[in-house]
Amino acid sequence: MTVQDNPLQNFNISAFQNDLLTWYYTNKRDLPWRQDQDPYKVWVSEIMLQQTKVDTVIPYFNNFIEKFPTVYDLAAAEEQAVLKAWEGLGYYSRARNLQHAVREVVENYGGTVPDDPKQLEGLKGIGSYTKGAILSIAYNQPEPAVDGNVMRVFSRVLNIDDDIALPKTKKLFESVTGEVISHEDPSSFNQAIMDLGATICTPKSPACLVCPVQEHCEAFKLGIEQQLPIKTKAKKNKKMPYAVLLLRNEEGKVAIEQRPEEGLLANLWQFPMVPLQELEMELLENWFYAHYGVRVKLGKKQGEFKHVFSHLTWELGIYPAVLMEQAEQVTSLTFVDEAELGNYPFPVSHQKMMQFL
DNA sequence: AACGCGGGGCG
DNA sequence: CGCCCAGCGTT
Repeated sequence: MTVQDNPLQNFNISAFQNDLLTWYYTNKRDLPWRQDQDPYKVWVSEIMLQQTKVDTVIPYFNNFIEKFPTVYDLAAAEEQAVLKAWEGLGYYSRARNLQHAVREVVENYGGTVPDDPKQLEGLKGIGSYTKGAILSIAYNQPEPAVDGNVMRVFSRVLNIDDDIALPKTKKLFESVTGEVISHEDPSSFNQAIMDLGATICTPKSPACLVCPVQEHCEAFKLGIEQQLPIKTKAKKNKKMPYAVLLLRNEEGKVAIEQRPEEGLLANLWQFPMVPLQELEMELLENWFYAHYGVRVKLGKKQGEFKHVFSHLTWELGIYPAVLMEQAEQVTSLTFVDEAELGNYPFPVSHQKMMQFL
Protein backbone atom coordinates (compact mmCIF):
# COMPACT_ATOMS: atom_id res chain seq x y z
CA MET A 1 0.00 0.00 0.00
CA THR A 2 1.76 3.11 -1.14
CA VAL A 3 -0.60 5.81 -2.32
CA GLN A 4 -2.71 6.18 0.78
CA ASP A 5 -2.95 4.77 4.26
CA ASN A 6 -6.59 3.78 4.05
CA PRO A 7 -7.13 1.56 1.02
CA LEU A 8 -10.91 1.95 1.34
CA GLN A 9 -10.89 5.72 1.02
CA ASN A 10 -13.20 6.75 -1.83
CA PHE A 11 -14.34 3.13 -2.21
CA ASN A 12 -18.09 2.61 -2.51
CA ILE A 13 -18.62 -0.47 -0.40
CA SER A 14 -22.34 -0.94 -0.86
CA ALA A 15 -22.19 -0.45 -4.63
CA PHE A 16 -19.37 -2.99 -4.81
CA GLN A 17 -21.33 -5.51 -2.72
CA ASN A 18 -24.37 -4.96 -4.89
CA ASP A 19 -22.59 -5.47 -8.21
CA LEU A 20 -20.68 -8.48 -6.93
CA LEU A 21 -23.68 -10.23 -5.39
CA THR A 22 -25.98 -9.52 -8.33
CA TRP A 23 -23.41 -11.17 -10.60
CA TYR A 24 -22.96 -14.09 -8.21
CA TYR A 25 -26.66 -14.88 -7.83
CA THR A 26 -27.00 -15.56 -11.55
CA ASN A 27 -23.50 -16.87 -12.32
CA LYS A 28 -22.43 -18.95 -9.34
CA ARG A 29 -20.89 -22.30 -10.13
CA ASP A 30 -22.90 -25.41 -9.39
CA LEU A 31 -20.58 -27.27 -7.01
CA PRO A 32 -21.35 -30.40 -4.99
CA TRP A 33 -20.57 -28.71 -1.66
CA ARG A 34 -23.02 -25.95 -2.45
CA GLN A 35 -26.08 -28.22 -2.42
CA ASP A 36 -26.65 -27.44 1.24
CA GLN A 37 -24.94 -25.61 4.09
CA ASP A 38 -24.01 -28.70 6.10
CA PRO A 39 -21.04 -27.42 8.14
CA TYR A 40 -19.30 -30.79 7.89
CA LYS A 41 -19.46 -30.79 4.10
CA VAL A 42 -18.35 -27.18 3.98
CA TRP A 43 -15.45 -28.13 6.22
CA VAL A 44 -14.41 -31.13 4.11
CA SER A 45 -14.60 -29.10 0.92
CA GLU A 46 -12.54 -26.25 2.35
CA ILE A 47 -9.79 -28.59 3.50
CA MET A 48 -9.69 -30.31 0.12
CA LEU A 49 -9.61 -26.97 -1.67
CA GLN A 50 -6.49 -25.78 0.14
CA GLN A 51 -3.91 -25.25 -2.59
CA THR A 52 -6.01 -27.44 -4.86
CA LYS A 53 -8.19 -26.54 -7.84
CA VAL A 54 -11.95 -27.05 -7.89
CA ASP A 55 -11.91 -29.47 -10.83
CA THR A 56 -9.44 -31.70 -9.00
CA VAL A 57 -11.45 -31.68 -5.78
CA ILE A 58 -14.93 -32.49 -7.13
CA PRO A 59 -14.55 -36.29 -7.60
CA TYR A 60 -12.62 -36.61 -4.34
CA PHE A 61 -15.30 -34.70 -2.46
CA ASN A 62 -18.12 -36.83 -3.84
CA ASN A 63 -16.33 -40.07 -3.03
CA PHE A 64 -15.29 -38.86 0.42
CA ILE A 65 -18.81 -37.81 1.42
CA GLU A 66 -20.19 -41.07 0.08
CA LYS A 67 -17.74 -43.02 2.25
CA PHE A 68 -17.91 -40.70 5.27
CA PRO A 69 -21.30 -38.92 5.15
CA THR A 70 -21.15 -37.51 8.69
CA VAL A 71 -18.63 -36.58 11.35
CA TYR A 72 -19.47 -39.85 13.09
CA ASP A 73 -18.54 -41.94 10.05
CA LEU A 74 -15.26 -40.12 9.61
CA ALA A 75 -14.46 -40.28 13.32
CA ALA A 76 -15.01 -44.04 13.36
CA ALA A 77 -13.01 -44.78 10.20
CA GLU A 78 -9.57 -46.36 9.99
CA GLU A 79 -6.87 -43.81 9.19
CA GLN A 80 -5.74 -45.97 6.28
CA ALA A 81 -9.23 -45.80 4.80
CA VAL A 82 -9.17 -42.01 5.07
CA LEU A 83 -5.75 -41.84 3.41
CA LYS A 84 -7.00 -44.19 0.71
CA ALA A 85 -9.84 -41.76 -0.02
CA TRP A 86 -7.27 -38.96 -0.16
CA GLU A 87 -4.86 -40.92 -2.40
CA GLY A 88 -3.59 -38.71 -5.23
CA LEU A 89 -4.92 -35.46 -3.77
CA GLY A 90 -1.68 -34.48 -2.06
CA TYR A 91 -0.87 -32.73 1.21
CA TYR A 92 -1.85 -35.85 3.10
CA SER A 93 -1.53 -34.26 6.54
CA ARG A 94 -4.78 -32.48 5.65
CA ALA A 95 -6.59 -35.82 5.77
CA ARG A 96 -5.07 -36.90 9.04
CA ASN A 97 -5.62 -33.51 10.67
CA LEU A 98 -9.22 -33.48 9.44
CA GLN A 99 -9.98 -36.83 10.99
CA HIS A 100 -8.20 -35.83 14.20
CA ALA A 101 -10.31 -32.67 14.41
CA VAL A 102 -13.54 -34.47 13.56
CA ARG A 103 -12.91 -36.90 16.40
CA GLU A 104 -12.47 -33.89 18.67
CA VAL A 105 -15.78 -32.47 17.48
CA VAL A 106 -17.52 -35.76 18.27
CA GLU A 107 -15.95 -35.99 21.71
CA ASN A 108 -16.00 -32.38 22.82
CA TYR A 109 -18.82 -30.73 20.89
CA GLY A 110 -21.43 -33.48 20.67
CA GLY A 111 -20.81 -33.97 16.97
CA THR A 112 -21.74 -30.40 16.03
CA VAL A 113 -19.16 -28.37 14.12
CA PRO A 114 -18.53 -25.30 16.32
CA ASP A 115 -19.83 -21.90 15.19
CA ASP A 116 -17.37 -20.13 17.47
CA PRO A 117 -14.15 -18.67 16.02
CA LYS A 118 -11.94 -19.65 18.94
CA GLN A 119 -13.23 -23.21 19.09
CA LEU A 120 -12.88 -23.59 15.32
CA GLU A 121 -9.34 -22.31 15.16
CA GLY A 122 -8.41 -24.68 17.97
CA LEU A 123 -9.12 -27.62 15.69
CA LYS A 124 -6.23 -29.19 13.80
CA GLY A 125 -6.04 -28.12 10.19
CA ILE A 126 -8.31 -25.09 10.62
CA GLY A 127 -6.44 -21.82 10.26
CA SER A 128 -7.65 -18.29 9.73
CA TYR A 129 -8.94 -18.89 6.21
CA THR A 130 -10.84 -22.13 6.86
CA LYS A 131 -12.26 -20.71 10.07
CA GLY A 132 -13.69 -17.76 8.17
CA ALA A 133 -14.97 -19.95 5.36
CA ILE A 134 -16.89 -22.23 7.73
CA LEU A 135 -18.28 -19.35 9.79
CA SER A 136 -19.45 -17.43 6.75
CA ILE A 137 -20.54 -20.18 4.37
CA ALA A 138 -22.10 -22.59 6.88
CA TYR A 139 -23.16 -20.21 9.63
CA ASN A 140 -23.70 -16.97 7.72
CA GLN A 141 -21.42 -14.92 9.95
CA PRO A 142 -19.72 -11.82 8.42
CA GLU A 143 -16.20 -13.17 8.89
CA PRO A 144 -13.43 -12.63 6.32
CA ALA A 145 -12.01 -15.73 4.63
CA VAL A 146 -8.82 -14.53 3.00
CA ASP A 147 -7.12 -16.85 0.53
CA GLY A 148 -5.16 -16.32 -2.64
CA ASN A 149 -8.29 -15.34 -4.58
CA VAL A 150 -9.30 -12.67 -2.09
CA MET A 151 -5.82 -11.16 -2.01
CA ARG A 152 -5.61 -11.16 -5.81
CA VAL A 153 -9.03 -9.58 -6.29
CA PHE A 154 -8.63 -6.89 -3.65
CA SER A 155 -5.02 -6.14 -4.51
CA ARG A 156 -6.33 -5.20 -7.95
CA VAL A 157 -9.58 -3.55 -6.97
CA LEU A 158 -7.87 -1.39 -4.34
CA ASN A 159 -4.43 -1.23 -5.96
CA ILE A 160 -2.60 -2.70 -2.99
CA ASP A 161 0.98 -3.57 -3.90
CA ASP A 162 2.13 -5.14 -0.64
CA ASP A 163 3.82 -8.55 -0.96
CA ILE A 164 1.05 -11.11 -0.49
CA ALA A 165 3.62 -13.71 0.55
CA LEU A 166 4.06 -11.87 3.85
CA PRO A 167 1.86 -12.75 6.86
CA LYS A 168 1.32 -9.08 7.73
CA THR A 169 -0.14 -8.48 4.27
CA LYS A 170 -2.68 -11.22 4.82
CA LYS A 171 -3.71 -9.45 8.01
CA LEU A 172 -4.18 -6.26 6.03
CA PHE A 173 -6.50 -8.05 3.62
CA GLU A 174 -8.42 -9.62 6.51
CA SER A 175 -8.97 -6.16 7.91
CA VAL A 176 -10.07 -4.81 4.52
CA THR A 177 -12.36 -7.75 3.79
CA GLY A 178 -13.91 -7.45 7.25
CA GLU A 179 -15.03 -3.95 6.31
CA VAL A 180 -16.21 -4.74 2.78
CA ILE A 181 -18.04 -8.01 3.44
CA SER A 182 -21.81 -7.96 3.10
CA HIS A 183 -23.68 -8.33 6.38
CA GLU A 184 -26.86 -9.22 4.50
CA ASP A 185 -25.32 -12.27 2.84
CA PRO A 186 -21.77 -12.92 4.03
CA SER A 187 -21.89 -16.51 2.78
CA SER A 188 -22.53 -15.45 -0.80
CA PHE A 189 -20.10 -12.55 -0.56
CA ASN A 190 -17.12 -14.73 0.30
CA GLN A 191 -18.03 -17.35 -2.26
CA ALA A 192 -18.59 -14.65 -4.86
CA ILE A 193 -15.06 -13.32 -4.41
CA MET A 194 -13.73 -16.86 -4.86
CA ASP A 195 -15.79 -17.45 -8.01
CA LEU A 196 -14.69 -14.09 -9.35
CA GLY A 197 -11.05 -14.92 -8.66
CA ALA A 198 -11.35 -18.36 -10.22
CA THR A 199 -13.24 -17.42 -13.38
CA ILE A 200 -12.65 -13.71 -14.13
CA CYS A 201 -10.01 -12.10 -11.95
CA THR A 202 -7.55 -14.88 -12.78
CA PRO A 203 -3.79 -14.70 -12.14
CA LYS A 204 -2.87 -14.38 -15.81
CA SER A 205 -4.88 -12.41 -18.39
CA PRO A 206 -7.91 -11.55 -16.24
CA ALA A 207 -11.19 -11.02 -18.12
CA CYS A 208 -11.64 -7.41 -17.05
CA LEU A 209 -13.96 -6.61 -19.96
CA VAL A 210 -16.68 -8.84 -18.52
CA CYS A 211 -15.91 -8.20 -14.85
CA PRO A 212 -18.96 -7.26 -12.77
CA VAL A 213 -16.87 -4.98 -10.55
CA GLN A 214 -14.77 -3.42 -13.29
CA GLU A 215 -15.97 0.08 -12.47
CA HIS A 216 -14.74 -0.37 -8.90
CA CYS A 217 -11.29 -1.60 -9.91
CA GLU A 218 -8.39 0.76 -9.43
CA ALA A 219 -5.91 -1.53 -11.21
CA PHE A 220 -8.11 -1.72 -14.32
CA LYS A 221 -8.47 2.04 -14.31
CA LEU A 222 -4.67 2.33 -14.31
CA GLY A 223 -4.13 -0.60 -16.67
CA ILE A 224 -1.92 -2.41 -14.18
CA GLU A 225 -4.07 -5.45 -13.39
CA GLN A 226 -1.40 -7.74 -14.86
CA GLN A 227 1.22 -6.46 -12.42
CA LEU A 228 -0.86 -7.33 -9.36
CA PRO A 229 -0.70 -8.93 -6.92
CA ILE A 230 2.93 -8.58 -5.91
CA LYS A 231 4.27 -11.90 -4.74
CA THR A 232 7.89 -12.72 -3.92
CA LYS A 233 9.34 -15.93 -2.67
CA ALA A 234 10.75 -18.46 -5.06
CA LYS A 235 12.00 -21.74 -3.70
CA LYS A 236 14.71 -23.78 -5.27
CA ASN A 237 13.94 -27.37 -6.07
CA LYS A 238 16.46 -29.92 -4.88
CA LYS A 239 17.16 -33.09 -6.87
CA MET A 240 17.04 -36.39 -4.98
CA PRO A 241 18.20 -39.54 -6.81
CA TYR A 242 16.81 -42.90 -5.67
CA ALA A 243 16.77 -46.52 -6.74
CA VAL A 244 13.32 -48.04 -6.37
CA LEU A 245 13.27 -51.79 -5.88
CA LEU A 246 10.48 -53.95 -7.22
CA LEU A 247 11.46 -56.74 -4.89
CA ARG A 248 9.81 -60.15 -4.95
CA ASN A 249 10.15 -63.02 -2.53
CA GLU A 250 10.16 -66.71 -3.38
CA GLU A 251 6.35 -66.71 -3.55
CA GLY A 252 6.32 -63.86 -6.03
CA LYS A 253 4.93 -61.37 -3.52
CA VAL A 254 6.08 -57.78 -3.74
CA ALA A 255 7.83 -55.79 -0.99
CA ILE A 256 6.26 -52.55 0.22
CA GLU A 257 6.78 -50.44 3.33
CA GLN A 258 4.96 -47.71 5.18
CA ARG A 259 6.60 -44.30 5.27
CA PRO A 260 7.25 -42.57 8.62
CA GLU A 261 4.36 -40.88 10.40
CA GLU A 262 5.99 -37.48 10.02
CA GLY A 263 7.24 -35.58 7.00
CA LEU A 264 6.81 -36.11 3.29
CA LEU A 265 3.94 -38.44 2.32
CA ALA A 266 3.53 -39.42 5.96
CA ASN A 267 2.06 -42.87 6.61
CA LEU A 268 1.63 -43.63 2.92
CA TRP A 269 3.01 -46.82 1.40
CA GLN A 270 5.74 -47.26 -1.18
CA PHE A 271 8.12 -49.69 -2.78
CA PRO A 272 11.47 -49.60 -0.96
CA MET A 273 13.68 -46.72 -2.09
CA VAL A 274 17.45 -46.47 -1.71
CA PRO A 275 18.92 -42.94 -1.68
CA LEU A 276 21.77 -42.68 -4.18
CA GLN A 277 23.06 -39.27 -3.11
CA GLU A 278 26.46 -40.55 -1.96
CA LEU A 279 26.22 -44.22 -2.72
CA GLU A 280 27.91 -46.25 -5.42
CA MET A 281 25.58 -48.57 -7.24
CA GLU A 282 27.77 -51.56 -6.27
CA LEU A 283 27.16 -50.79 -2.61
CA LEU A 284 23.42 -50.64 -3.03
CA GLU A 285 22.84 -54.23 -2.06
CA ASN A 286 24.97 -53.76 1.06
CA TRP A 287 23.05 -50.62 2.00
CA PHE A 288 19.83 -52.54 1.57
CA TYR A 289 21.00 -55.32 3.88
CA ALA A 290 22.14 -52.86 6.54
CA HIS A 291 18.85 -51.03 6.35
CA TYR A 292 16.30 -53.82 5.87
CA GLY A 293 18.13 -56.92 7.14
CA VAL A 294 17.65 -58.98 3.99
CA ARG A 295 19.99 -59.87 1.12
CA VAL A 296 18.75 -58.94 -2.34
CA LYS A 297 19.99 -59.32 -5.91
CA LEU A 298 19.26 -56.50 -8.33
CA GLY A 299 18.44 -56.96 -11.99
CA LYS A 300 18.87 -54.51 -14.86
CA LYS A 301 17.29 -51.09 -14.63
CA GLN A 302 13.76 -51.25 -16.06
CA GLY A 303 13.13 -47.56 -16.41
CA GLU A 304 13.52 -44.14 -14.86
CA PHE A 305 11.49 -41.00 -14.39
CA LYS A 306 11.29 -37.81 -12.39
CA HIS A 307 8.59 -36.90 -9.93
CA VAL A 308 8.37 -33.20 -9.08
CA PHE A 309 7.15 -31.95 -5.71
CA SER A 310 6.82 -28.28 -4.90
CA HIS A 311 10.13 -28.23 -3.02
CA LEU A 312 12.12 -31.20 -4.41
CA THR A 313 12.40 -33.62 -7.30
CA TRP A 314 12.76 -37.36 -7.04
CA GLU A 315 14.88 -38.91 -9.80
CA LEU A 316 13.80 -42.51 -9.73
CA GLY A 317 15.55 -45.50 -11.29
CA ILE A 318 13.48 -48.68 -11.23
CA TYR A 319 15.14 -52.05 -10.58
CA PRO A 320 13.69 -55.53 -10.33
CA ALA A 321 15.12 -57.49 -7.42
CA VAL A 322 14.80 -60.88 -5.75
CA LEU A 323 15.41 -62.08 -2.22
CA MET A 324 18.61 -64.12 -1.82
CA GLU A 325 17.36 -65.99 1.22
CA GLN A 326 14.17 -67.25 2.79
CA ALA A 327 12.78 -64.13 4.34
CA GLU A 328 12.27 -65.14 7.91
CA GLN A 329 14.47 -62.21 8.87
CA VAL A 330 13.31 -59.21 10.84
CA THR A 331 12.51 -56.51 8.33
CA SER A 332 10.27 -53.49 8.05
CA LEU A 333 9.16 -54.72 4.64
CA THR A 334 5.70 -56.15 4.00
CA PHE A 335 5.23 -58.71 1.22
CA VAL A 336 1.88 -58.61 -0.53
CA ASP A 337 0.21 -60.04 -3.60
CA GLU A 338 0.07 -57.68 -6.55
CA ALA A 339 -3.72 -57.80 -6.34
CA GLU A 340 -3.59 -56.42 -2.78
CA LEU A 341 -1.65 -53.29 -3.70
CA GLY A 342 -4.89 -51.43 -4.30
CA ASN A 343 -5.77 -51.74 -0.62
CA TYR A 344 -2.91 -49.46 0.43
CA PRO A 345 -2.63 -45.69 -0.09
CA PHE A 346 0.30 -44.95 -2.41
CA PRO A 347 1.64 -41.59 -3.56
CA VAL A 348 1.18 -40.96 -7.28
CA SER A 349 4.89 -41.48 -7.93
CA HIS A 350 4.66 -45.06 -6.67
CA GLN A 351 1.37 -45.75 -8.39
CA LYS A 352 3.36 -45.14 -11.56
CA MET A 353 5.80 -47.89 -10.56
CA MET A 354 3.10 -50.50 -10.73
CA GLN A 355 3.21 -50.58 -14.53
CA PHE A 356 6.72 -52.03 -14.24
CA LEU A 357 5.57 -55.00 -12.18
C1' DA B 1 9.29 -14.96 9.25
C1' DA B 2 10.73 -19.09 6.90
C1' DC B 3 10.06 -23.59 5.59
C1' DG B 4 7.95 -28.24 4.65
C1' DC B 5 4.16 -30.24 2.60
C1' DG B 6 1.49 -33.00 -3.42
C1' DG B 7 -0.12 -32.95 -7.51
C1' DG B 8 -2.02 -31.19 -11.74
C1' DG B 9 -2.54 -27.75 -15.31
C1' DC B 10 -1.16 -23.96 -17.98
C1' DG B 11 1.58 -20.54 -20.84
C1' DC C 1 10.15 -25.48 -17.17
C1' DG C 2 8.36 -22.27 -13.70
C1' DC C 3 4.26 -20.61 -11.66
C1' DC C 4 -0.15 -21.06 -9.51
C1' DC C 5 -3.78 -23.09 -6.93
C1' DA C 6 -10.44 -22.08 -1.69
C1' DG C 7 -3.41 -22.81 3.45
C1' DC C 8 -1.71 -24.84 7.68
C1' DG C 9 1.60 -26.52 11.22
C1' DT C 10 6.07 -26.23 13.00
C1' DT C 11 10.10 -23.95 14.33
